[in-house]
Amino acid sequence: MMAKYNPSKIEKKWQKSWMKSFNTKDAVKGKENFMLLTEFPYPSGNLHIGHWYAFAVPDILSRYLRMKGKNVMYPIGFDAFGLPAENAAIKNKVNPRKWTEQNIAYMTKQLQSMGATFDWSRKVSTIDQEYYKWTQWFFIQLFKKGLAYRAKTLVNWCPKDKTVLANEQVVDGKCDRCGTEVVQKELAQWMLKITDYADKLIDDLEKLDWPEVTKTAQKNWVGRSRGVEINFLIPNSKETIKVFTTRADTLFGATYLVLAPEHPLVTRLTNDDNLDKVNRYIQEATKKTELERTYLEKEKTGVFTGAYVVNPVNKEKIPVWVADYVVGHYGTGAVMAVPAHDQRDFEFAKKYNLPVKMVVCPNYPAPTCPVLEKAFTDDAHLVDSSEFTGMTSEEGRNKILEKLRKEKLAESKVNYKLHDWVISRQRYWGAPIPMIHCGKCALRGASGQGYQPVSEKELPVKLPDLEDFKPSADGRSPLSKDGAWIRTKCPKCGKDAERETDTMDTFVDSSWYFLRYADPKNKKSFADAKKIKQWLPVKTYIGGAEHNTMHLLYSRFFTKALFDLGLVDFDEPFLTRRNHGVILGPDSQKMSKSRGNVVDPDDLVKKYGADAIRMYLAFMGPYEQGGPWSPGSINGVYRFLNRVWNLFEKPKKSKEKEMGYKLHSAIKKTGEDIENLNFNTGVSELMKLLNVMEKQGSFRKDNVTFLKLLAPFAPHLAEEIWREVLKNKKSIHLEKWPDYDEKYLRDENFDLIVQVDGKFRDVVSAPMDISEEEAKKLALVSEKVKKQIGGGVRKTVFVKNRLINLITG
RNA sequence: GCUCGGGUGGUGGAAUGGUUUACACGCAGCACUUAAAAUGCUGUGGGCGCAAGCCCAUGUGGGUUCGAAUCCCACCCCGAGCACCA
Repeated sequence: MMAKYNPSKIEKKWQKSWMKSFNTKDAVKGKENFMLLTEFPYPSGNLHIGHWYAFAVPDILSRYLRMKGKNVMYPIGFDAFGLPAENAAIKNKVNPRKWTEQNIAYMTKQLQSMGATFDWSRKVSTIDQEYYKWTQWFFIQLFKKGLAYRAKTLVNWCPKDKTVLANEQVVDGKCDRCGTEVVQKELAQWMLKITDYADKLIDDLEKLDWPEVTKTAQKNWVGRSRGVEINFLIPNSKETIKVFTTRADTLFGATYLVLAPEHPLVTRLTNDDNLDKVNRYIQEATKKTELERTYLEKEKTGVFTGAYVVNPVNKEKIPVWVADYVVGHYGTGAVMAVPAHDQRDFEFAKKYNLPVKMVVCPNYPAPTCPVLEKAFTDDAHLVDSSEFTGMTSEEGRNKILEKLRKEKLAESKVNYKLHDWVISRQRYWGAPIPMIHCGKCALRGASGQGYQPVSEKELPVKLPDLEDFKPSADGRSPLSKDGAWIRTKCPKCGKDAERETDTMDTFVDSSWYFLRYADPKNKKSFADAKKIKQWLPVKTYIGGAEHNTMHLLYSRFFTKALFDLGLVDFDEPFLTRRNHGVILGPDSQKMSKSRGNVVDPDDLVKKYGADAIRMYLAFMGPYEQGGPWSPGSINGVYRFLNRVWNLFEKPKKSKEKEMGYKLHSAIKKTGEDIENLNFNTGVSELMKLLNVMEKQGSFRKDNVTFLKLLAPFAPHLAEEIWREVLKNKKSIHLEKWPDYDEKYLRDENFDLIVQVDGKFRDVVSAPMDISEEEAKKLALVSEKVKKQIGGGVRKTVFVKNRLINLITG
């Protein structure tokens, strides 16, 4: 036994001895299974302090749950395909597989230095053939069900990464990986039909214990909007222009109609006099990037087509304009413009001198409506609306729809902002999309535009080793360079055919990895049905808020699709979700090499040991908040651990009674704090307890209880003392979490707060459960209180075992 | 613009109707030391005061209450998400 706390000596030893201790059995009699999931890391090369926050802090919960008798699985894996690894590989001029595998090996070592209870026997890596085989298999199942399809659409293209991005990966018009401005490109791409699940993705949020921010983010992202689709009539034609509106009550106020520049009817409607002008406008508008059109452009522009359409409700003729403030890909790409009741239409009408007609009035039934300086967008009563005049907006919407529906001129309609998920990537480092294109079958009009899924027996479609795996600017995947790999036979007709050369978005890989943890080595299926039942859905999932509208949405979609395919028997993957914050540099800025504010966990391990880092990260503030790394504050935790060491090294026997109340309330509070992820107050509870034990001395029995409370936070130190000082044979991490005894939770005395006229004046010790009368007597003994009471006490307010308030006035 | 968080000492934070500032960091003083580090002890929101003590303070202004950091209303500021989505 060393006389001094020396973490670097003890930590390695126990990490070694724990090596296989946390490999989880699928079932343990009498124990409930509990999968505690954290987001598996990208093998970027080096662990940073944020990884410790993401993995070592939840490990406190993992260890605690085990002590509470649960069969806990705390799995780990690597999300190893994708751009970051590939770009790094290009930069370092090595093969991505070699690069990634080296990183995994190194990061595995680093992860082991946390002293976390990972089950390494279940390690999953998305680049393993036995893993991506099932990613491909899932794709084929989705394809068969009509949930994966190929289509030519306008997609987001990153010129720097030279690949397509999903909408979720475009932030403020820029690529979320490299920050390059994204351009629109028309390409044929594989998509997943996430829009089929739009309603469920919103409605099922209700049954989840998730942070409100995440739920709202997902609701906004899906963007459900209920309204009406109305047909405006084109004179002398059977065709109509459909518009979508949520405000059918303002239909009488429509004074013009606007088409998006992309709208298919634009050129046909435009009359010859205006054709040049309109064509020029369209050219200008479509040249702009999405960013310019939506974000920077505030001033609205547009041109008149010369055409008119008829408002179906009052047969009024209104002009048709083209303007790029209407977006082509939402609703019908056409809107009825009601300047009086929509701010955008109002601005446009003012600029081009179009009429503003007020049909919803806040003054109803007064005869005059206010003169508008901006659009009036609230609900009120309808005016100037024929038989609908006088109705509330709500009523008006219903009645107008009812009338037009009878004439087949309108129907109710729900629109979503959500788009289908584009999963094709024109990059090398991903799972190949397991499809084969056959020219012969295509000619015969076979399914999927001539694409056939690879026979399931032939999975995985292996990613070939390529000398030159760099992306090309023309939008063709690097895989297209490997002629031998591409050439294959059509699984349907047996003739020569070609493989799909795009790879899958890595978010497909990570949409199902948690399922694989249940049965990571299965060769016959993605996981055995029984094992899935034993472990899933995931009980608690802890990760970063940046995945709110990406990974978390995709995984929910995937799970719902698998549920409908009968592959799993639950339709939500994660029952409880908690977000963690971000650790910033000491300068409160995001950590980055260029800023030079990166905190290296390996250095910290050398200096303070893993226990101090874990505990400081837990202590620094609310877990969902994160915050700047404070290089000085970790000293406080390190000192605390030294004092724990000394508690056993140089015990100070208690001369007083044993620590009933203080100890038992700490057992209760610490446990509750861990369960609620309030790690910071959990740590402070232990600090308070140690302060008391040092001050008054303590019995060995109480010290041992304290050590068990500390074990999840500082596992190495607790183990060292438990085994080497207290000479126990088995690990402290197999011990039961101490029970608290209700009878100790009530102290004999409590601090009675005495207020006079609501102001705190004194605090006196009083026996538990005393009556109001007794409390008043006690209160009046205090000199401080007496001084404040001039003319006597008129009435008292008494809160049992807490306070008495004497009111004089 | 809309939606969701948040604003408490020199700092990180605690307290979600009842002692504001727990627990820590930092700082100051003292002890130990030739000295320093480490450690231990004491003090530490602001103002006035020799002191006892009194007054003030949880972004700002109002309200509810015996009592408000906490609940309600308005406003200011910071962060996050969505955004010409009709």
